[in-house]
Amino acid sequence: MADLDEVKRQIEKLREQINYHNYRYYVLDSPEISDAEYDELMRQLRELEAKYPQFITPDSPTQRVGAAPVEAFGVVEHPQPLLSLANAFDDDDLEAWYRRAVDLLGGRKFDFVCELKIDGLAVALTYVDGLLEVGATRGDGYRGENITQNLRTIKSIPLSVPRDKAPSRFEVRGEVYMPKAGFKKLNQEREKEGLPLFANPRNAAAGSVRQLDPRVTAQRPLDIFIYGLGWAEGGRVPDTHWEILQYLKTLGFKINPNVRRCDTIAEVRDYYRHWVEYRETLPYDVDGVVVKINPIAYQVELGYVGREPRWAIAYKFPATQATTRLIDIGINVGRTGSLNPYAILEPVQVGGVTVKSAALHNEEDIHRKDIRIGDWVIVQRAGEVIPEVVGPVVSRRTGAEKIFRMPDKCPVCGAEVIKPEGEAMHRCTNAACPAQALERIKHFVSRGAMDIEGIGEKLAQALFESGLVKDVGDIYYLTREQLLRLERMGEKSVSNILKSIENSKDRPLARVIFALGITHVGEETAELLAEHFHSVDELAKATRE
DNA sequence: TTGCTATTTTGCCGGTTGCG
DNA sequence: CGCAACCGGCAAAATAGCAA
Repeated sequence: MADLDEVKRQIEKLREQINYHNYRYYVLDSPEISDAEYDELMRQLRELEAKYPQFITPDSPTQRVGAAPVEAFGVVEHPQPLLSLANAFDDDDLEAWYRRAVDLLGGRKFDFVCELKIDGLAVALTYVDGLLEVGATRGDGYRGENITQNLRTIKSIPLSVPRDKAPSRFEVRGEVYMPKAGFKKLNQEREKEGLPLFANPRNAAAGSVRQLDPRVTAQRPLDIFIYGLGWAEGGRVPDTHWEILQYLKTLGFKINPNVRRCDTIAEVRDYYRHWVEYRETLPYDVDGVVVKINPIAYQVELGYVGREPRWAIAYKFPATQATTRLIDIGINVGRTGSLNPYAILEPVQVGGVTVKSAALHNEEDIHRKDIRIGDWVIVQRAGEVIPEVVGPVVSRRTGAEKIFRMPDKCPVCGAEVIKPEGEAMHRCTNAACPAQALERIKHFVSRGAMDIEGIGEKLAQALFESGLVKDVGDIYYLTREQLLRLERMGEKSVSNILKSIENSKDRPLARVIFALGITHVGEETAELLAEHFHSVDELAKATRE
């Protein structure tokens, strides 16, 4: 019988050693011992923990991969919302942002911190009493998904931080990404195994963190860069962003080595130009540069405009482009009756994905860019994501190209098309146009029917085709976003209204409507629905055939 | 002018359905 | 039963258009 205190000491010593070498290897990228030596330490720890499970702690390096897959991701409320950034596309945009900050700060001097904008997905990591408690996606900025189990498998994320140095509760934010080399290797393996390939590192990373089984995530070459502090309680933190980054580094977090403090906006431009040129040499994808105003006090003073901070901006790299044929221009009829033209393109690779179509917005836009059917066109991915037709390659015209004209009859219902004065969009005049009706139903169903299984587009189709919903104009609804916003603002009345509708046992129809996210329907529509369906289940079942 | 919503495309995961 | 096809939801960002 071994002395238990001695065993505990030994386990703690092993953990300390492993954590140290883990940090050297994954965070600093400069290991001191060989892989074999590291594996041996891990083996010893596993053996001791297997024998003395009472000494297993959640931050032990053996506990990175949790045992069981989760059934679904929970929801995490962000105490401080994770917002997006305003974009700059040229020096003028950057200058305008800078001028505004100078103005608002009354001419006071300040410096900047420049960082690379890693192409991955934002996460928030919460630490309580030194232990990693929750890891969450950004979601809509206010609530995200709980992906703690998956984030724990990322070796450069510390499972614990020194309690004597860290605030008792705090949240760091970072970008999870997949290095180019790891992505390439992963795809080679997938090809060998006959599995479908990932389109690009960003999508591969996003897919990996949404795995229900953390053991799968553990096999994916994910990494993270921490770029800031969300909030902190019970402890002092530095009062500039630059110092916060240095401080987080001392806590064991992985900070991008290419961050730089700049005194002038000219230095910021230099930083940007440097990375426009050298971005390809980086071992990961980068889609721009993030510029932040350094003093936290000034950040607080500048505050936010809507969902964007005034104290930071994303200076985007020029988009990657490709050339392809514009085969035709198609038209979608939107929920509001707007006729939305889109480009049907010869499939082409742009920045890692295949682009087949792209929104063309409106007729004016098409003519302004002088895009004609049959043209060779330049396609780019705006902000590295959304495909966009930049313009035609005029020199490759043959003369057979056709100028696009908006039809004067709705392509779906044949009703007259009008273009209201001062508006860019053409509209179908028929409020009962099937396309409009379908889009409308699809819209509220996809927003509201979160809890009903197996319905969605099919329900929309069935509802419309059954003729039950004729007068779509008198269907009112609240989108999920609107509900969330009202809740955030402390407005309880909406949820109370919904609750009372839900509870009205004598009105099964009301419950159907509630479940669909509709808060009020016109009397005629209500009666029609009530004649045919008496419960949500019935409605759902009816649409399965 | 500013703030907010709707609409747009691609690709991923996870779940369901349909076919042989 | 196993696989393919499809659907729903999520993530990313730009633009149009409306309201204040």
